[in-house]
Amino acid sequence: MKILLVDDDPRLRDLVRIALERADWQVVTAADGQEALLHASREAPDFIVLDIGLPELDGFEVCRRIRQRSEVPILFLTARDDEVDCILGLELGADDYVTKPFSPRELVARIRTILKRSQKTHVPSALRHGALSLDPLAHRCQINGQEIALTAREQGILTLLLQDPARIRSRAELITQIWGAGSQVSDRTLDSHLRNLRAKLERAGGHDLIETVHAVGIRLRAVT
Amino acid sequence: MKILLVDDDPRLRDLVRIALERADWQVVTAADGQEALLHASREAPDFIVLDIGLPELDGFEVCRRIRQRSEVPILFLTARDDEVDCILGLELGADDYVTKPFSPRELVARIRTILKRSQKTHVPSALRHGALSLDPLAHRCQINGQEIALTAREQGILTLLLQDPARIRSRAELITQIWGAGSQVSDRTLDSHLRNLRAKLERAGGHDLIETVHAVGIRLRAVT
DNA sequence: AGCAGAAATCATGAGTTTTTCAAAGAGTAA
DNA sequence: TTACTCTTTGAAAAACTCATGATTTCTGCT
Repeated sequence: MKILLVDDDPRLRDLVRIALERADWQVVTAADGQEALLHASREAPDFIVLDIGLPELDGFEVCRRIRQRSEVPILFLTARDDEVDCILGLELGADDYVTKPFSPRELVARIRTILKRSQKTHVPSALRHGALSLDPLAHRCQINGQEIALTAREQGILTLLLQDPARIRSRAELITQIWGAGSQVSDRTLDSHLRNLRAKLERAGGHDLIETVHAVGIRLRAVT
Repeated sequence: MKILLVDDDPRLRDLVRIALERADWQVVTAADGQEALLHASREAPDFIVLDIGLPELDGFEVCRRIRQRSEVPILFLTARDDEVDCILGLELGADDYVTKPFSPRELVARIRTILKRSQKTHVPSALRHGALSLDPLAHRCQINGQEIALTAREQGILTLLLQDPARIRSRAELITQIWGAGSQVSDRTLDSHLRNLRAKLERAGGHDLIETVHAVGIRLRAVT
């Protein structure tokens, strides 16, 4: 059982780390949002403890991006009450939260509860759709058993599409999801990646998998 | 039965050495961390008695590095209580500890107990992945039955990759695991070893076994 | 059916980042 | 010494991202 602990305060990090390790969990730590995202994908943790008040990329944004790729349980650490409101208000996919200051003992108990709950409903991490399968964490994509090497952007697009194959997504939506809100990349750029992605799928035998719905967006073609 | 004794105090070293030799064990001594690591690999001891308060490389670090390569039982010598906390709190893979001052007689008894226990459960674990096999303890690597001579670093990389073949490991992660956290070696250094390792594997018929995932890391190529 | 404008696709290339490569110095063991 | 390993360094090569503008396709309208 591996836990990713994200907090910018080294003292708190050490304190919590020891508590978690006492509970017989393997701990990976990150001090900021970027590092957190990195470890979230590299280490494939089974649980994430995430502070909200991070420098640069804040906890909310980190959570949002992780949720794009994974359903790993996330517990927030918050310092202020208004942050709690945000957690509850936004649909972030948080599993629980703990307000600072807190006792490490309590934190461990909370994590145990959530893990127990989530292990029952455990979902395999790989996404599938017909002959296509994609495991974003392992960074591995196959079609008809044949491996395809995707770049980060291509995988991002395909991951989003696979999360709800029937749904049509507009370019604007894809851009927001992949590059984050307020990004400046143009529609044409997305199209370029889309083109490359399609070419790779095509080459691997997946004919016309990504369908264009004119003036609306794109989606995966229904499995026949 | 060979025992490696690591302590920076010459008096204590002699004292313990005599006790151990009375018990009919062969004794190798080291006065600091570097020397300890050296002997640990050269002499292939069956047991290690390791003082924590060593100059430069402390006992924890020495233990960590030895554990990368071997499951040899380790018993810690500690002078202070807070060090005990560390041993217990951190998952270092220590088998036991003795606080100074201690009686040599007691130490011998403890070692006997551990040896008895470990000899029963000791399983030399060779790692395999397709045609590739690696036994880190024996420092032996084969591919298609053909023996390959690996340097320490090369084996370190390959061992990590083999521990979970599907997983992609970033360069940073590999460096942390192999050289320890806070090490100063550059990514290029790792690349150099990687290059050498790949060349050796290639030469022995293992084509393109280590796969690069651009901007993410490296992993073993999936066995088809 | 044919047209105009919008939307999507395509081809290309500059700019970055990441990876690989090669050469050489320092340290260590035989 | 000689051979080998480890490490550093700098630069070449490769991969990737993104932007741009030309071209093609689509759709509603006359």
